[in-house]
Amino acid sequence: MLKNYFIEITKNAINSAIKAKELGETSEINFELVCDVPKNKSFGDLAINVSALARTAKMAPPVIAQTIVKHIKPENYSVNVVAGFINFKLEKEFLNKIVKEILTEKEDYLKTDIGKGEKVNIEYVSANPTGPFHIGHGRWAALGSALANIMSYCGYNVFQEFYINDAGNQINKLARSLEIRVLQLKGEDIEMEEGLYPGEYLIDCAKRYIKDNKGLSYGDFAKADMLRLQKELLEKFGTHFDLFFSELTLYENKEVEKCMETLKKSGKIYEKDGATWFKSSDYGDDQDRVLVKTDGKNTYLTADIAYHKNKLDRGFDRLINIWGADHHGYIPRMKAAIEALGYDSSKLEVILGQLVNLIQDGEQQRMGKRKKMVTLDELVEEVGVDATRFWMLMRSSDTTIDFDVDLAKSQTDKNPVFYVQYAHARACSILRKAIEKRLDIDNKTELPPYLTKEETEQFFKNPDIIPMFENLSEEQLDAVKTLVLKLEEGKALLYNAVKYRAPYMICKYLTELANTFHHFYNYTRVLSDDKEDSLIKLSLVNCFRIVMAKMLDLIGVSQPEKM
RNA sequence: GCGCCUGUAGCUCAGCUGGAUAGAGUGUUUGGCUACGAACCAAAAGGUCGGGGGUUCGAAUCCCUCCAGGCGCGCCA
Repeated sequence: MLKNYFIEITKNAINSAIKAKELGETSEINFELVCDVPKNKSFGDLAINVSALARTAKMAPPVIAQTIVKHIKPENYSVNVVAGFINFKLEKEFLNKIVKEILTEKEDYLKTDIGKGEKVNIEYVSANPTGPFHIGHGRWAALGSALANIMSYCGYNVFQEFYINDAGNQINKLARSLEIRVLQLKGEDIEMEEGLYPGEYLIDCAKRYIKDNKGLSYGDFAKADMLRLQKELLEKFGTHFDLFFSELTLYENKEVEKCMETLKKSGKIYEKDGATWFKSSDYGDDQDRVLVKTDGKNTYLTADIAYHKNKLDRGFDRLINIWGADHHGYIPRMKAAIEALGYDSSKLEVILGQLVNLIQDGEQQRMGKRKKMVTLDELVEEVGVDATRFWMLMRSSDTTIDFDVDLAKSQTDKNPVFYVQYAHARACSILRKAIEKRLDIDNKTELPPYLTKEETEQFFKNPDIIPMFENLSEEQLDAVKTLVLKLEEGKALLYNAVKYRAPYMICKYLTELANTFHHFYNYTRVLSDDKEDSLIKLSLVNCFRIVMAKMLDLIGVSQPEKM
């Protein structure tokens, strides 16, 4: 990466200066060098701040920078100092190098091997099979799948999993709810009971039950029906799971039982008030937790512990769970259980997503599925998969999203996702245009294409053609340089998005990248009668398309060639 | 009361391992299409970085405290 390249150069220069005893008492670099794009472009293309050496060198930052610069021998770039910053200005050879690299590596260009093959299980959405998804589930689905994509791209061995909560008391309620709906449809005078699921979706389910219940009980039929609808929506939403794991199977396979046995061996299980408790407070939890209730039934936690044991036993190096922020109090008890079972609890990494609030008719509503409100299905129907995913991803998961339904529904061209996709479509359009025949309307004669199909294909097959950006105005060169550097930045950006588990960074980057392309487009004519010149500029357009398309693909947003 | 998250431009949010004049989108105002997509570009205006202390050459960023909002603190799942 370019930034690391200049950081290395600067580090070497500082070390030389230290050896020459030109930096006072400084004996080592005791801080991390950061390379960034300067605030003011006239300073240079990249800059490194060395002011932090002031403490040990007892010198003014500008003097320090000057001293260090004396130890740098520039090649293909120039160096200048402003305040405590060392600024690097790149020459055209650098741009050529980047363009060539992108054209050669194509969609693998952004890859960096952070994961080193580590086996990661990402569990997300994991809803009750009792009804349709609400908008919040859309956030976890978008976040989880985007994370899985970028981690997989960057060298992790990713396994995506959905935990079906199909074993609790809520299933009994679901069964009774369906039963009432069925009886109602058969003409019986019966009211929906308090505390059950009053949603209209169960009326549709009841119709299907009456048509063909496949010999299933109310509960089993409803579960299967709801799960089917959930899976259909997930698929439509571009979310892929390698496994849908049923909580019920943990009981059927006696895994909950076995897990309890193992826990008992830890000595952290005790009986009190007729219930069985786990002494999770020994591991930092603020209180102990009940595993078996006085009625003899397990709590949700008990099965969930067995589930996590199951995942660990399948050999994953890391378990990533995406939970809603309302579950944050759940983390200490799960980590405690993992420790008590004899595993390393640092293998469990929980990403908390703040909740999504719905704004309907200007009023805020809490998310939940027992009230009548907009479901994820309805939202996707209205604003589309791409826009929904992008909106769910574009903000840090630490921020509560206020999703104004009416605004989201009304938004079309004001939507940032269209801005980004438009840039991609525009680039594709230029690439198409390069070999398209043009008609001169007035003279009704056919004008030649800019390039023949053969020339274009040959060009894209052979990245050894080294682009040279000559004969550009200062404005044009600036636009080209900005675009190339922004493309190069994609690598480092993706690295950080993976490191910080933060797909929102990609959305921000995409907006910036689209802007640099639109800017370039407005200042630089790509196609002309000059074949060589057209090829060079087309290569840059193609670089942009490659990076843009890959980034969009990674966050699960489509890459339209036409809009 | 305790724990987690948030508070930055009219609005929605970046920036938070301390560094140049605090950024982007949107909204407002203005300029730009007889060649590759104007769903675009360019420019202007817009800020007590919630308040107050502290740490130091330097704080939106780190520490303390207070204020405001969200979420959690079940033998629910």
